[in-house]
Amino acid sequence: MPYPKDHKQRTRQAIVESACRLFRARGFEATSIEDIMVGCALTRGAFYAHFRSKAQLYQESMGHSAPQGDPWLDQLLAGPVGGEGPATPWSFLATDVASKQPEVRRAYAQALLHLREQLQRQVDPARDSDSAALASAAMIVGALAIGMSVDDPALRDSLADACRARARQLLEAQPEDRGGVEPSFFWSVATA
Amino acid sequence: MPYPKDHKQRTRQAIVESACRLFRARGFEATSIEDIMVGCALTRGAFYAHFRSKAQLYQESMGHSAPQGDPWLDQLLAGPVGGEGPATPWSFLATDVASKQPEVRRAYAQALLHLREQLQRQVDPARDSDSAALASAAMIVGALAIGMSVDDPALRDSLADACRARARQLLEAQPEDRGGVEPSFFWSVATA
DNA sequence: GTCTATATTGGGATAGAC
DNA sequence: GTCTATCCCAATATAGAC
Repeated sequence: MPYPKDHKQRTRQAIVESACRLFRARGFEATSIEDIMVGCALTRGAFYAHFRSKAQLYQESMGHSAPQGDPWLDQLLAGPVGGEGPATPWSFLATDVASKQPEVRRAYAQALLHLREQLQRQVDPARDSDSAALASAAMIVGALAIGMSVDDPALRDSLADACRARARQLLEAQPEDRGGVEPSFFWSVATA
Repeated sequence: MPYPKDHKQRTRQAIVESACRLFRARGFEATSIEDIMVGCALTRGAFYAHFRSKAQLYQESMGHSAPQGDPWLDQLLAGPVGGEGPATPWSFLATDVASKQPEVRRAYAQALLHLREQLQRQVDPARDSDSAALASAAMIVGALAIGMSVDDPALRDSLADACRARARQLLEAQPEDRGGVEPSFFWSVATA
């Protein structure tokens, strides 16, 4: 028995990580199984020992990159948009919300509902938290999508900075106490 | 000569309109030439009498749907997001910013730069107009993208309403004169 | 200019050796 | 479990009749 016990689990994990990288960078359609397997030094044939289909891998990759713990907001738009920051389900390309394959479309749609809920929890419930959550979700997804198409690094940084600031405004600033509000701890960490 | 003089121009136009409809609804990859031609009651074969490739048609469709005249902002997010409103280049799916085909990617990226410039012109230049323009561009693109994945019509309307209001806020409200500001004429028309 | 029929490519998925 | 080789289908693009 030439393989250690956990070998299959490790290669499976390697496939998922390679897939996350490529799905974020290119989206579902533009990423081939060949690409994914080359990305972890294997061949096409080996893929189906681990997954039934590319769509199944996509769902799993979304789940895998779900942020853990409370300060998940730190990760959103941290680092330059479209850059090498940690993967979150929403940084998977907006490309895939309209995929032909229902499994893919549903996986993305579900992640969006989840994002909305989490954002909603950050807003003062006394106010119009739903509106703020929806608008900031749209801004976050849009920023990640646009960021991919921008070649100029300076412009990408401007975009990230602008959206970070404005999303923060939407989520926490009240119409009344606007101005000198301390940035919430959600945004204060690791925004370099 | 069984065809009138302008026959070719008219069918070409019909192809572009069918393509606009489908590119908006499904994106570039998920739309086949077959689909496009069926949409204007023709067959695959006829396509290449008008266009060299699907990518070329995409570029042309983007240009075709560029809003004309000054009150272009009326059209943005007018009607329910993801609905049947008039086509603008940015309502083409964010899908396509990461297309494998460089022509497609560039066409979308260029439209985005254009959107940014137009938004920038709407903001008071004395303030941080660049930040507001970038953030609202991201929100608009994100809203259009998310809207596609939402099945619930009520939620789609909420999304559209929220983003309309917040984008308007970003574009015109000053930190000082916030509150009772009259909606600008850009947004006052045809927002039903 | 538009049709039907076909060549060709890319990529998802399978078969069988090792 | 992973490999190579192959099947298969969808979709772009072309050829030639009308």
